[in-house]
Amino acid sequence: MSAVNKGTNETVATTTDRAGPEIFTPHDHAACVSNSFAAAEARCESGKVRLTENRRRVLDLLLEEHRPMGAYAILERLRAIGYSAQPPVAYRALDFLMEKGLAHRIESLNAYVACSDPENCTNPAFLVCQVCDRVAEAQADDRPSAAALAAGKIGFVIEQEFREARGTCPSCTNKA
Amino acid sequence: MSAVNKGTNETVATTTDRAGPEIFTPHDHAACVSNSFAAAEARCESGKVRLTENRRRVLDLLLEEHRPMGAYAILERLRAIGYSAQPPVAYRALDFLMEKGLAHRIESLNAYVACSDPENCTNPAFLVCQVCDRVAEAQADDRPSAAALAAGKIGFVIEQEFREARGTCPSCTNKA
DNA sequence: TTCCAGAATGTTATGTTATAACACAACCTG
DNA sequence: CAGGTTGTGTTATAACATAACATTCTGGAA
Repeated sequence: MSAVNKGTNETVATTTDRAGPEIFTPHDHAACVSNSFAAAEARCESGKVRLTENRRRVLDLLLEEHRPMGAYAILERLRAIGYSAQPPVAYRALDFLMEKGLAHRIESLNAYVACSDPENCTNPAFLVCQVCDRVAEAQADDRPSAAALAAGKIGFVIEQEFREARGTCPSCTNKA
Repeated sequence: MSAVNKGTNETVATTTDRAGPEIFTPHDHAACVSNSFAAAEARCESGKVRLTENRRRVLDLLLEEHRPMGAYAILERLRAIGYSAQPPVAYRALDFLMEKGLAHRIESLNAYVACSDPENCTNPAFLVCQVCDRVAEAQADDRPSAAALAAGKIGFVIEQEFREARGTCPSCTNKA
């Protein structure tokens, strides 16, 4: 599915262009959902962990829209559909989903989104529309980031990178 | 502008490389402080705004070390030096300093650092050492970021970018 | 089948970060 | 010195997150 062209060291468009940017326009959202659950099932196969009701429900909520949700918004929704839910319930599910690469935390919003492409997601950058509130996920390209370059120069060892951009999505720009 | 290195035989930074990476190694910290206050004064010249006691004190606290401080840590310190201080006091000062480009918010930590190079700071990436807790600021290079590229392709207009990397600084790596 | 260990949940309490709202004071400018 | 803008003081509360511990569930070994 993701495709590095093996003959050269060029990246083929499919990798970087997939699900991410499409989020701001009509797209096959059912596919997002089923992809995500398929990935979830697959990642629990390993045996020791389970895709429980709670986790399933939280993933489901996150997948409803490509919008970040706060943990407390999730809790509200869980209660609305008839579950008693205290904060740890949401945070545990979110931790699980993030660990399995099925959800991401948007640091600049203290909120969480479903990963829009679990198969190909490694180190995404997020485009956060401040009008409609949706978040697209751009998969990293091959070049080192500015941070990585700077880090390399001084011997700083990077473990994790956060990349988030705030702005206006094409759909909202057109409406304005 | 750039510090002259007195006595030690460390490499002296060029203007463009300035404060950022040096933060993890001994550097002319007094220069950091005076630069910052100079910039602060300059940016208040415009007249409508003032570098008040509160703002000065908070900037001063942030400048003590190149470590992020939480708003409540700042408040504690303010109280310790004899001021009564409620949360809004810290947040107002921080908002002011950030607006003037004298401080930054580290999103992934919900904490704040003094800008280490107000003169040359435009769109920095932060290197956060998770051992010693210090933060270096790398000024953006000329190339568009992965986010900017993805944004360009789909017509997403970026207003602000957040770039943070978590890892281990050279100084802490050497100690390990 | 019983028992166990690890995985997951339930629940209470509390810690941490951030802002709303409004009264008041200080400062400039005409 | 009147009036607007800028900044402060203060109370209260909202929003986000985790500690701690008892309990239950699940799957495998005895």
